[in-house]
Amino acid sequence: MAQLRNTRQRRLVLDAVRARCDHPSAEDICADVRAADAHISRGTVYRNLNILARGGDILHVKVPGVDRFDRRTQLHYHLLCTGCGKLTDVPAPYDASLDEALAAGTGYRVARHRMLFEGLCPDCQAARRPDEK
Amino acid sequence: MAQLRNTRQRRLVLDAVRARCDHPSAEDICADVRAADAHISRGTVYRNLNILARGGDILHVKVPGVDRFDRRTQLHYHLLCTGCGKLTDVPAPYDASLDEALAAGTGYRVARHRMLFEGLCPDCQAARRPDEK
DNA sequence: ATCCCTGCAAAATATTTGCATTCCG
DNA sequence: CGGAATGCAAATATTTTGCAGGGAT
Repeated sequence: MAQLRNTRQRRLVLDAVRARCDHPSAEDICADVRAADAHISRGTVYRNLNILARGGDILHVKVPGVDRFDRRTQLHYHLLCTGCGKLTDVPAPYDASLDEALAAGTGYRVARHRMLFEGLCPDCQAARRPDEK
Repeated sequence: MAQLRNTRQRRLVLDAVRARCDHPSAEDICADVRAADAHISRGTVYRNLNILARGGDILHVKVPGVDRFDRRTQLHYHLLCTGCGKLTDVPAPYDASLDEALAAGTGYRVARHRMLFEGLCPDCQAARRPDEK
């Protein structure tokens, strides 16, 4: 793999992801980066998010709809509220033994797994309580 | 919810999903359905796949890239080969206790979780053995 | 000086939707 | 008959990519 350059744009993208405690989409980062420099193109942001994720500097979280990114680079699970779309981290450790077990059972070289929980957050539950079906 | 009608198109879409042992994308189903009737529109196929999934007649499998569908309606996990894109079922049961544990810990009403393993299938491992990095 | 990176715009992908018409129940 | 559903096309939404010029090492 070629060596990477440390460009101003790449630095801004990385800083933008690290500055956020939530799970920003590419568009979110695009907006943040442009607050610092309005000339940075969308293509550059997408390219850099992919490069940074591949390099392990950020985590690429794949959720139905839009991809999101995470400054936490350690693998972990996510919880999506299907009511409001809020995405949070699951307070449980990544279970690497699942990968090993599946590798042993299938012959695959299992690199990782993604786990996404879906449900309703307390706020959305309250909002729907009236017309609970 | 309104009552559903049993149209010829809906039947064809459902049959097409059930006829496949793999995990077809919407486009796959579109092609299959059109083999039976070339006039069926893409919009109708997408609409029916969503309706059928919502109704529990088929399973909507959300994978990065394209969404796929599954005739197995029971919740289960998937294994994606990042080399060739092949998607297979994981031979392990769905673990509902994870949902309960997370619900208890977060206050969310957890409906389900999706787990996607990523790795290289035996064929792709063999193909890459030469330039193993 | 290399050649990776950027900006811009167009392209590629995937899915949804408005609307007039059709047809199921 | 009434209202879902369809077909078609246009619209969305998201992400990728070709290309020419620019900048990092």
